[in-house]
Amino acid sequence: MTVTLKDLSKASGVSVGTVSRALNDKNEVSADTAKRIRQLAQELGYVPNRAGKALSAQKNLNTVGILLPSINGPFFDDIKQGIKEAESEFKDLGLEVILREVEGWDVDEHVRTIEELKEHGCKSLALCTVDHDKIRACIDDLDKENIPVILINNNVQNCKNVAFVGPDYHRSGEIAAALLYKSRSYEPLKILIVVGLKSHHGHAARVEGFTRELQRRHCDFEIVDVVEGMDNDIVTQQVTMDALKSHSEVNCIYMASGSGVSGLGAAIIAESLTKFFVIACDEIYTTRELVKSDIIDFVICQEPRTQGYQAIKLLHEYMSKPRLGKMEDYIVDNIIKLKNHFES
Amino acid sequence: MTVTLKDLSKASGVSVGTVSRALNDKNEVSADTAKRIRQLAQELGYVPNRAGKALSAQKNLNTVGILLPSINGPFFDDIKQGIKEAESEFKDLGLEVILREVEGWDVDEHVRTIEELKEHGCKSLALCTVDHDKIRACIDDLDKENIPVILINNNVQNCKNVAFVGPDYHRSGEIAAALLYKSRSYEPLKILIVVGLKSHHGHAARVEGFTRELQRRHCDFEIVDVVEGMDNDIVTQQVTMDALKSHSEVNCIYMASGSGVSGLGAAIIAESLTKFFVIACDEIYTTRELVKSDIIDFVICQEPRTQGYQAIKLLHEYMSKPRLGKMEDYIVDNIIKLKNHFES
DNA sequence: GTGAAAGCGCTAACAC
DNA sequence: GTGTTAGCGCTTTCAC
Repeated sequence: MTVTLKDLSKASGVSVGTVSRALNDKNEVSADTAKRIRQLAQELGYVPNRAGKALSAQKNLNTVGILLPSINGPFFDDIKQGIKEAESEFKDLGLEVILREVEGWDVDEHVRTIEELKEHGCKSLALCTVDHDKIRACIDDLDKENIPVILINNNVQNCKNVAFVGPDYHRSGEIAAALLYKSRSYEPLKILIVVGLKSHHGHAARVEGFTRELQRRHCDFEIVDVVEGMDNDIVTQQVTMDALKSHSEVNCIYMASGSGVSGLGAAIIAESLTKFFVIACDEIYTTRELVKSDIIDFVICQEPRTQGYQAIKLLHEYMSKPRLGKMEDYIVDNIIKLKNHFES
Repeated sequence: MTVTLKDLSKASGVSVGTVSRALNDKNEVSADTAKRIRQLAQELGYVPNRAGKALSAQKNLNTVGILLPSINGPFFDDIKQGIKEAESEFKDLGLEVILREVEGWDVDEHVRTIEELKEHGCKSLALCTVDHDKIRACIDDLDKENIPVILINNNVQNCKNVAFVGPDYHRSGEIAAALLYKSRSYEPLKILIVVGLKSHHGHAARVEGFTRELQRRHCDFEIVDVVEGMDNDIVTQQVTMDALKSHSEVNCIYMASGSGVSGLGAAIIAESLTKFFVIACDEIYTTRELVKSDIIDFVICQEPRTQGYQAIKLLHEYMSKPRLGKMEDYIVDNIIKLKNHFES
C-alpha cells in the first residue's frame, strides 16, 4: 500500500512527529535526522496524503493571497470566475482565498498591496502584476520567506516565482496571421494594427509574432500603421478612425489588445465599413457582441477562466507536496473563436 | 464555521453515526429520522467534507470502472491521458480507477464488459459506448442499483445516466462551415464530405450542422458527394480517390470523421492535389502531421483529454456529495487548430 | 434502529 | 531536538 508517515517513522526509528517536522522544513529538527528522513521518504516513495493534511490543518488554513488589477477591467471577470471555482473546489482541503483588486498597473500600489497580503498572513501568492524591478525584488523577498509566488497572465522575467500561468502571446500573433493568410491569401493585405500600449510586453509579442508569421508564409502584405489605443475605448476609437481616414487602402485590422475593443467597434461602425477583415484578441462581452454582429471575424482567446483556476490549483498542489523548487509553467491555449462559438 | 456531522448530531439529538448513515441512504435507519436529518442538513447547509470522507474510507476505496472502445483507436489516447491525470489527482481522496478496453462497438461485448465492471465491485461507471437498447437497459439497471453512470464522448439517449461528457457534434459541423465560408467566400464551393459511417450519430450531426450553416450564410455551395470511409484508412483512401476522380470540380473536403484521416491524406497526396481546402476533425498524430504538411488546413478538435479528466472528476464529485439525481452535462469546446498550434 | 468508539494520515501543542 | 497525544470529519464495526 501507500507509504505513510507512520511507515517512515518505523523505518527510521524516530517518531511520526519528527518525521512530519523534518518533511515540512521546520527548523526545529537536527540537520542530520532531517536529511536522513527526507532521503528515506524519497527512497520509499512517500507521497503526502492531502486528506490527512487538510483535515489536521483545518484550524490553520492555507491562505492564498491574490492581486489582480481588475477594477474596471472586464477581461478579469473570467479569471475571477476561475478563481472562485478553484476556491470552492479546494475549500474542503483547507484552502482559503483572499482577493485584492486594484485599478491599473501602478507599481507602487502593487508593491503596497503585496505587502498587505503578506501582513495578512497569506501562505502563498498569485499575482497579476508588472514586469518591474520593484516587483522583482518583492517576489525574491517572498521567496526567501518561503512564500511561493505564481504569476498570472503577465510574466515577470528573472525572478524567483514558482510558476507562470498565462498565454503565449507570440504564438497568439502567429495564429492571427495564419488565420488571415488562410482567409485572404488571394489579395494583397493592407493591415492596420491596433495595440493598447506599444510598450506592453504581451502586445508587442503579438505584433512580432503576427509580422513574423506573415513573412514566413511569404504573404503579400503591408503593415500600413500601428496605432496605440492606450487600453482605452475613446482613444482607441479616435486613433482608429484617424488611421482609417489617412489610409483608405486598409483592408484588414489586427487588434492586438483586449482592451479598447469597444472603441474599435465604434470606429468601424462610424466609418460604416464592415468590409474589413478584423481579428481581435481576448473574449469579453463587447468582443462577443461585435463578433455576433459580423464586425469582428475572429477572436483569439486565452482561456482566462483556466488561468484563474490553474493558478490556485498549482498553489494548492505546491503547498501540499514537500517543497519543490520550481514548477512547470502552465501555458494556456490560443483558442480561435467565431460567431458560432457564441450562439447559445 | 462550516457545519459538520457533529453539529447535525447535536442539533438533531441523534448520534453522529446515525446522521452519517441517514445521509448516505443506508437503509438501516428508520424512515422518519432519516428524513428529519436530511431536512436538517438541508436547512443548516451541511456540506460533506471530502477530506474527512476520504480519510475514513481509505480501506473502502471508491472504485470507478471505465469502458473504452480504445483498442486500435488512437483518438482515445488523449482521453486515457485525462483519465490518468484525474486518477493520480484523486488517489489521495480515495479514488481508484479500473479501465477495460475493448476493440470497436460490438453491443454484446460492451454489455458483457459492463457486467464485469459491476462484478468487480465498481461504485460508479464511466462509459464510452453505443446508443443501443441493450445498453440503455444496462444503464437503467445500474441506476436502480445506485451505481451512477457517466457517458463519455458518445451519448446514449433516454437512459438514466448521471451526466454526459463530450462534444457538441452539430456545432462542430457549423464551425467547419463557418470557417470554410470565412476562408473561401469568393468562390463557389464544391464540397466532398467524407464520414466514417453515415449511421454514426456524431458524424451525421456534424454533416447536418455543416450543411445548415452553409445554407444559413447563403453560401454558394454544392455538396458534390458524401462518402463513407468505414472508419478505416484503406477504405477511406479508396472512396476518396474514387470520388475525386468522378468529381473533378471538387475544391474542398470536409472530413467529418476522426478515423480514416490517414487514408484521406493518402488520397490527396496520391492525386497530388494540394489545392483543396481541407477541414478535418479530431486531433490525432496523423492529423497533426497532415496539418503540418499543409495538406489539411484546419482541424476541429474536441478536447479529448478534458473529456477523460472531467468524466472522472464529475464521478468523484458525485460520490462525495449526498446523492444528487442528475448532474449537468459537460460539453467540451470545439477547438479550431491550424499549423501553428502544432509547432513546438 | 441507534449509540459509542476506533481509526484513516497528518499537524501542533505539550512534555521531556 | 524529539516523543506523545489530541483532534480534524467521517464511516464502520460492535454493542445494545
